[in-house]
Amino acid sequence: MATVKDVAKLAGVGSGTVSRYISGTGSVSRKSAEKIARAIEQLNYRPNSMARSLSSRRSDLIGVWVPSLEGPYYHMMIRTIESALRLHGKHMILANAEDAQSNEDRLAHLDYLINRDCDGILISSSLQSEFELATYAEKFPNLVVINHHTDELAGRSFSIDHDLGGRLAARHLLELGHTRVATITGRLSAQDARQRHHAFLDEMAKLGHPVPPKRIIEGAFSYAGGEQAVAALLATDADYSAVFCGNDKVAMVLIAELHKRGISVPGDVSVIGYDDVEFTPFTAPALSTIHAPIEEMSQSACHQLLNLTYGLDLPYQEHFEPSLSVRQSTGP
Amino acid sequence: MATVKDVAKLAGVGSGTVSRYISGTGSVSRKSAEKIARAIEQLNYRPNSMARSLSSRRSDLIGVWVPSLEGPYYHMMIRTIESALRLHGKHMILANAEDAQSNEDRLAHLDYLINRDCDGILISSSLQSEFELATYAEKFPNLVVINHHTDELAGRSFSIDHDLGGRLAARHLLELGHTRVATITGRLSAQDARQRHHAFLDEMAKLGHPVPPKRIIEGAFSYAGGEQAVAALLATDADYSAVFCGNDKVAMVLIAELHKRGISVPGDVSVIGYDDVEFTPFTAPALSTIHAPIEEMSQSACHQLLNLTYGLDLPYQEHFEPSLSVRQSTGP
DNA sequence: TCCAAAAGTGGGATCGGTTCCATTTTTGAA
DNA sequence: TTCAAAAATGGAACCGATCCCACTTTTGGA
Repeated sequence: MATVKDVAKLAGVGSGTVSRYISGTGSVSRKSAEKIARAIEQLNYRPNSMARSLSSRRSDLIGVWVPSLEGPYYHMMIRTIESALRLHGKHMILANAEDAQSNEDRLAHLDYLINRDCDGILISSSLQSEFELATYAEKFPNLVVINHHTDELAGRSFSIDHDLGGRLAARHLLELGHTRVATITGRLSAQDARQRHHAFLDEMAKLGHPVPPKRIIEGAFSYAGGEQAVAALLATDADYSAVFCGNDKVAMVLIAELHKRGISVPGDVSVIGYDDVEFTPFTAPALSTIHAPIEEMSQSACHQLLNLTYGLDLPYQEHFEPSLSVRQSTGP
Repeated sequence: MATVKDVAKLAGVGSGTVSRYISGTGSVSRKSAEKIARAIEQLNYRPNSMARSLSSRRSDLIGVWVPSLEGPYYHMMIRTIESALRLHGKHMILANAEDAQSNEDRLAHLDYLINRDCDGILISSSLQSEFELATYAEKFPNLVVINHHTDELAGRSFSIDHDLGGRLAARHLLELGHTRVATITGRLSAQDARQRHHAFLDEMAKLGHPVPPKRIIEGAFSYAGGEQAVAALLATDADYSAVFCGNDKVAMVLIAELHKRGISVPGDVSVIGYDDVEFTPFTAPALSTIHAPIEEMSQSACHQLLNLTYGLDLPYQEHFEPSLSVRQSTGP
């Protein structure tokens, strides 16, 4: 493999000039540029990325930490992030903490990224206590958090107004005439699950139809957690005509189980989800849900991270609003 | 940040000894080891990954090229790969060629990986003509292909017997008594789609029930492609009691559309998918499908790539067999 | 006790870029 | 034409590891 020195020699210039030519910084005369271009072509030269990184103290690597890769939610995020980073010539390295058993493990996954000398880090976490985010954020200025809001991380945390989302769900069900509703939440230790859940309950109560505890099931945002929660809900003798699920995965599981039992959606029971992931138009019936702008949020987080890390000036937005997306799984 | 030299000085040993201690290769006396350990602790030393890479001429980076990140199929692959690589201390960088418009673009995505000096490359491609795989594979000994078989890439291509898969689908439908079946295929330029499709047709014909052209729709393995193909199928006056879909995404779209039209599955029409992705237990009704061992295949490909690249000796298997997974979407 | 083999060691050369700086060349206004 | 400012240049120092090699110390069988 050819090196800058080879190129410099062939082009009859100094190595500094070649470096300046390649990076586009500093000035190079037209004549030199041409000679260098020809030499690069001739030698089929390609800069060595490790040498470049070592010398410039920048890896062009962005670490992305996710708590799980099950289901479409995080996938949509990853897909958006990969695309945004690639557009700017950066590379993503991924740490999926799904297999972590303890908080220590989760930290180890973060170290897996940090040890790689990432220029910046994206964390998608709604578990605020998970690790001392604030402490990390202090040590690591190029760290940005997706789907979690803290005042301490102003300008570096990107979030969706899940309070509004929960209320939109409540209002939609009430407008359709459902006064007896049940709900399956995610783990309430997670900020996003908690927010939408509390807002949902609050709005129901505020509008005169509080949800009694027997119609509240705490589940988790996974297929397995969904199955358990759905089973738990269907095992109660609670009486309801609509169910608000904390995310679309759980809603999908619920619809499948209701179908299996011959209960019609939305004929007998209306179901509304949350997130509006890829598959929502394709459940049977198509899932009414709260649309969370996951992709826009992810892209904004990426942009701001690139701004902080590389001094760019890409547009971004910190807060996003969800909206109601009515399909066929909810009815009067 | 502390360097090996700092550690060496504090521990009162040479830099070579520190390096040997850290890498675990070469010999270090117990006494030195203890002093070094203490110094590392004290200085909070962490090796610089770029310097290490430059010097050792190994990046510990594995590039992964995928044609798309829509839907669960590639995500399951990515998830498996990330996990296998992390277990061995390697990092994955990803290139999603979904946004590529031309063959040239797709090659550019591959260059995005190669320019990063990946130690090895994983390509998931069923489009054999996409780029000159054989040429690349020759230049790049540490390149491995998932879900594509070529004799030229013996020991480096990992595949599923989609011929068997297609036949299993045909036999299942026939055993249930469906003699008039329709099928929606993926793009037939893709090896995997072609194989399963041709095998399906062949088996149907062989067993006395050839599928006439009017009941064959060429679609694509995406939600949008599925929607189009489903619309095309339902627009014909073809008469059938079962549909074989080339993948689960398309099957999901079909079930949703049939539901919308009040056509019962499997009462009026049976539907069988292919792949057995994450969501198949949770469609309504749960999707009968051909189980393709995507995760096992991905892991094997990873293992063999690690073997080739780092001289490991991990177990792997080149060929996998699909199996029939009967759920509720198919019936008599 | 002796001594060859094995284990352990220090430090310099090296990987292939970037960056700095002193120096030379070019530019263009007076 | 003159000359200060701006542009362009070459090459050495540096980034922080690994690896090699010549050398010293330890080991254990005779």
